[in-house]
Amino acid sequence: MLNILIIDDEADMRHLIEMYLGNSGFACFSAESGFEAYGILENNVMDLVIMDIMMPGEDGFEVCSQIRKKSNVPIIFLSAKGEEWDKVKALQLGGDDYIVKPFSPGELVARINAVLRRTGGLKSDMDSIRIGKVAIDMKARKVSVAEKDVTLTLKEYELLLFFIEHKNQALSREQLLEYIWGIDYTGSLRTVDTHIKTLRMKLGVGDYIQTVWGVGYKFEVPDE
Amino acid sequence: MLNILIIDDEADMRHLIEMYLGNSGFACFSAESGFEAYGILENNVMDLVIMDIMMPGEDGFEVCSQIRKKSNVPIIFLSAKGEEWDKVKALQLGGDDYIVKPFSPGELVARINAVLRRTGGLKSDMDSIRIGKVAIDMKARKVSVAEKDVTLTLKEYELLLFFIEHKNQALSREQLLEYIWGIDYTGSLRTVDTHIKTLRMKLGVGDYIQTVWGVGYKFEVPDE
DNA sequence: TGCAGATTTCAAGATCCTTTCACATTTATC
DNA sequence: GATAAATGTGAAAGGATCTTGAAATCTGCA
Repeated sequence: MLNILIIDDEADMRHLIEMYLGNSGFACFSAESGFEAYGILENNVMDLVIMDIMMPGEDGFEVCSQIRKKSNVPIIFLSAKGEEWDKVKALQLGGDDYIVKPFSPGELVARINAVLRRTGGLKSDMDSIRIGKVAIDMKARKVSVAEKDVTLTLKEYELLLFFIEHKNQALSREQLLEYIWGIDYTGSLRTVDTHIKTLRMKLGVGDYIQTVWGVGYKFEVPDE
Repeated sequence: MLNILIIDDEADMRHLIEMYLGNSGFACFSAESGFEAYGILENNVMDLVIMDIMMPGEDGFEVCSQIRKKSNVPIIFLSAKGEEWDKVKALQLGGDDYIVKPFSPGELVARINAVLRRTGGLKSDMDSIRIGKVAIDMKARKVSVAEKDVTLTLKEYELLLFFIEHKNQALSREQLLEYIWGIDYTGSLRTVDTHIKTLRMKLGVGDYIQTVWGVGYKFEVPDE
């Protein structure tokens, strides 16, 4: 279980992120200011920090420099859309990535995993995955089935990755929409069905994606 | 014993939830307005709050913000089907989950447990169960008997889970209908019999589900 | 602007699940 | 044992949920 520290002055945003990450198996700590964060960092080993840039008092950049004096923990910055801020500065100060609000839970988790992988916090270097006959090259964003390349659209690709990340779990349409389309998606639930249809077609035989009647879908890994 | 505060202007809804939760071993407090709720929260430690969104006077969102100023108690929102409301707002305000009315008691309890688990209020997170030869993988929503997969329909699955949750207890048809079908079910009692029949068949030998004559059914755990 | 591919919506049809009903069987009681 | 009440069971109607193809809409790009 990896520990993640969230630093944001807005309680709502903290709760939102906590909820997302809790669901993805991270242990969350939160602080509403740099000051509070330092205390937590002194007494706990954190694997990653997610921090808002715009904060009253010490802003994210200042807090980042402070943290960097003592620790190399990976840091991901949060910034609101349209907010004025300096991407270069963020990375120069030792930030590892940044996310623009609003973001979908899927994006957040994906970026966290990417950063952890880069910084070595995550053991398995998941640059490629193979499940049954399906092989995914994450770096090249290429998928092949039985050694034959297939081209997936963005949604199909994200769907596939999310399924694989949660293999053998029954996932509701609501969950899929929330995690891939983002929490503010308001369209029809049936949209998922259509993408499932095309994904199934492209993955070919193998019945990887099973429908769980009355619940949703499940990516079932064939016995090896 | 965990304390749960119910905030809803409708007395019937409050009583209904109280009844459900009381049966599941929670201690219930209830308030018909935010104002009343604040008093209860001042004088008691609550483990979770269930709150209607649509209320005269202060609505659920306002009450939520007020509560959040002083406490991090998990909050679950209730909303009527088709009601206009903002999922994003609810979660950003610090809500932890939401349930759309009408809901079955089973669903309510499941969501409460999920939230408590996420927020650390509940220790055990059982996502697989084994009783006799019956194994249930809750995440995959998969059931196997003697290591062979069996596919259960929605009702069969819920029935099985409820039986296991209340193993060795005689359960009346009325109870089963109320907890699995929901309080607003108006059909025949005999419906239960049919599902019991198919469940028995699918669970195979073992006589897990026994008939308690004149009362209902009972899931009996075989001696180990 | 116009195009091509991606995404979403829609609705008919297929499929599976749920409920009901009628009748067989079992159980309790006298 | 006879009777009434309760339960078991198979079949079939009725509902609900998925699948699918086609059309509409959106999006990025030249």
